[in-house]
Amino acid sequence: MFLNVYEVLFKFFGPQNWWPADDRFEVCVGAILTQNTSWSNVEKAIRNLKVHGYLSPERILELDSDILKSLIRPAGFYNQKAERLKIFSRFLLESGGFESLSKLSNYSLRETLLSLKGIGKETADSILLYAFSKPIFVVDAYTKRLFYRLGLIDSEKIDYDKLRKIIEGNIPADITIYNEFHALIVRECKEFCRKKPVCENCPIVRMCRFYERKG
DNA sequence: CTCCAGGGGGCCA
DNA sequence: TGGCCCCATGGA
Repeated sequence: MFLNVYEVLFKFFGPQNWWPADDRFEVCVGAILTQNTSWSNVEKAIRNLKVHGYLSPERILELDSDILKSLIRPAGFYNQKAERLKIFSRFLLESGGFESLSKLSNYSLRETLLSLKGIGKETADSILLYAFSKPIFVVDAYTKRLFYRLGLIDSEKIDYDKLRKIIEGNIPADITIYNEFHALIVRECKEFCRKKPVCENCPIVRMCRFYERKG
């Protein structure tokens, strides 16, 4: 059933080609900056970092904190996010960069990321999937909302890792599917599922109606 | 005016 | 563990 949802979304919306970024470090920066923040605001912050030549772990680490805060200000929560960007940049440099970290097992790398202040499960998994190309499914509020409305889970308050494992156990361990599925869920919820009541034009709702008629 | 974004940490029961 | 509150800007 999870795979059916994916196929319907893919046929309706087409490939989303996430994550929108020029390199792996930009993916990580975006993952931190987009915490509880609209992507349009994140784009402004990343643009600021980029045009001033600060979009690298070395430059962010040596950059004055107040200047860093002013550059990422449009993304909100700039005090904590500036600290989080510094912590992640320091971690990346001290651990030998992406190539070195890629040698860790998926589990070890995930636990390592989660040990960093400011990197929670969703941010860690976004980095694992979109910066390290690891087959880890990214769960978010949209994922819980959508699957709850489809009746695939009992509650929207389901535990993060519990839902992640359910999904990972029900779709092939294919990076492309993991990548597109999460992006498609976000796309679907932005266009149809954002509002409280389920939108009848939602392709997923249409799919459910179709299966209800067929029995 | 209110609501909410591609969350996470800290605190407390 | 689970529930709350805080963080902050900008678009709808």
